[in-house]
Amino acid sequence: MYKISTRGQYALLIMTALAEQPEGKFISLKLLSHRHNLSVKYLEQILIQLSKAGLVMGVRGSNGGYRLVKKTEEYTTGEILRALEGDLSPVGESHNNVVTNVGNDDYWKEFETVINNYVDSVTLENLVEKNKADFGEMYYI
Amino acid sequence: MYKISTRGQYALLIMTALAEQPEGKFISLKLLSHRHNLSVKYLEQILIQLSKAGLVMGVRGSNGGYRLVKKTEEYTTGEILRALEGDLSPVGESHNNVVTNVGNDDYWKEFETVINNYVDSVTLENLVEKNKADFGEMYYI
DNA sequence: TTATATACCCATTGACTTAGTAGGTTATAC
DNA sequence: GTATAACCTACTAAGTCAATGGGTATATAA
Repeated sequence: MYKISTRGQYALLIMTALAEQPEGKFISLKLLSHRHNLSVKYLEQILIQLSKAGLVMGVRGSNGGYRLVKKTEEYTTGEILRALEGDLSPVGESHNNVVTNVGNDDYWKEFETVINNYVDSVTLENLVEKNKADFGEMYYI
Repeated sequence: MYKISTRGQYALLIMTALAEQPEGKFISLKLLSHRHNLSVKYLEQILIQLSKAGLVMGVRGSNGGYRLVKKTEEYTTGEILRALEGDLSPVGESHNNVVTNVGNDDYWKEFETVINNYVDSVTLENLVEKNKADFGEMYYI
């Protein structure tokens, strides 16, 4: 079975990082790159998708960068992951319904619901709080 | 993205088919092959894994085939899927903990728990019943 | 107005995963 | 002792994904 991609996992990481910034401050990919040991080019792909999904906003030019567009507690981890992964269905498109001709359809639908219920129940704020509890407040360069 | 492989999906299909047989009767891959339009060779890979996991037993030779080893209600869909997929973790092995150094560990652990809780809450019997409700009793060739 | 910083866009590579095929071997029934 | 069917061990072709890299557009700074 294949998994939530590393891009999806990094998306949560980066969104958490943005959430820990002073509200409204723009953070450049260059800075994130240094902080998290990821190439700017790679981060781009993640943030552009988050941007297209309307979860962050980017501004070009000097002093540009990215910032959140909502309050931290208004992001669910579900919307972040779905921005990167698409629908979090546990099975692929039932191609030519090879499989799903036995009525297991409901089983997979319910499976997907269970997954979505979980990821939508955890907010970005929850991650930030957990992070603080584990590592204390972040201090910025 | 995180999907159950088609092999895993077929495993549920085949296990359901076996469950619908008279108890103790051995069903050959040839028969399953005809019924479900899957090659014998492909089915082999699935049933050998189910066999190794101790979920079915196979007997060689004429009149051989496979049958369940437990009562239908004693199989969870979880154990069937795990036999094919391994652990149902939503993320890969945190390679060199690139990602999981921010305390999101618990998030993914809980995610996995939620998944396992679901698949372990549905039994093979549940699938069979649902199947009956949708398509009526099966009549065998 | 020119230079610099930065987001944005598009294409590619290399490694890995997976669906499905195929040839050969061992055990059981008749 | 022959037919049947499980078991074993590859292999191939297609797709996915992490990561890199070249180039463009747009904002700020000098």
